[in-house]
Amino acid sequence: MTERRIAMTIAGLAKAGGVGVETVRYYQRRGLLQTPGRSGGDGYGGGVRRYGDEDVRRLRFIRAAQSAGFTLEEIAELLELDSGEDRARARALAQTRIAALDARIAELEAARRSLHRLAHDCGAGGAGPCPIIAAFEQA
Amino acid sequence: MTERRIAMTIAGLAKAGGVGVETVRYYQRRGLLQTPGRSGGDGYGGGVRRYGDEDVRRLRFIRAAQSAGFTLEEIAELLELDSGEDRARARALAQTRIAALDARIAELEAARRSLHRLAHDCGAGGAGPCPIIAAFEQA
DNA sequence: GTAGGGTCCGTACCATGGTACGGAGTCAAG
DNA sequence: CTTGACTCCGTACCATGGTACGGACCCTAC
Repeated sequence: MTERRIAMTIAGLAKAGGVGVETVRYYQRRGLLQTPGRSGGDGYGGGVRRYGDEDVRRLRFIRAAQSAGFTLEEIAELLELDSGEDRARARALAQTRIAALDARIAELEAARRSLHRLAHDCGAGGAGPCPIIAAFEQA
Repeated sequence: MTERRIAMTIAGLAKAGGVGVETVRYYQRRGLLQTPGRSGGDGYGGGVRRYGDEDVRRLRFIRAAQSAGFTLEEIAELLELDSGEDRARARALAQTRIAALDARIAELEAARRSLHRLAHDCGAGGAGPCPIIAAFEQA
């Protein structure tokens, strides 16, 4: 049973996840991260919220999933699914996204080739305008 | 001298570029496409604007550049550069973007691997939740 | 016990890239 | 020469993903 460190305040969590404090709060509002009870103080109301490793992992997951092109809404669903039983749904989401990713990667690679052509054509000596628009033609 | 067809109205241009009419207008407002004079009518004010092949090429370029990750503001600069003399600037923009593209492609490929792992782990028989968050760990 | 820095929370604002609306004008077909 | 579709234009609104602000509270160190 991995010992669960519950130690940081929101600033620590934000830093561990590489985001700003306001972003953490925003994710809480969106339901992507939970808002732990306030601990400390007299026990009813006062005090400050504390976060642990679990929260850091969730936060990092959000960023990773985001970079995979999931929207925050989809990420919310993934997070619910993570501790649910719906394997089929999880697989479906993953596979849809893989297809989108493949398409996007191909698109970016095509764009890269166009830019390469542009840099090349434009680099070849000689004055005059370089054909920027043309470099993207037949893309 | 390639014959220059000046025939379409804004709806034709939009369709040729694969965007909506409102999007064309938006690009005009942003200075990415020009707004030709109204032709027809009595010559001063009335009439409708007509577009040609050149406009279609610009519009397609905008979409291509956008898919390469340029912002509309950067695209506006590229379009100005296209008929200017500043080869160095054009090359610099291209190269900066190529670097960004390479980073982004690597990121998407990492995301793809995570999703693949997820689909695999989650596919392997057995019930219980599949480790969605875990699939993105050590990303 | 007080000064400072951090937290909490609601609400407002922002940038990007569109999308919609509405009234007036225009144009082509019947 | 009217009808219906399309154009023009300004202005308003939208979704996404944050970012900022301000007053009240809390917590730690001195």
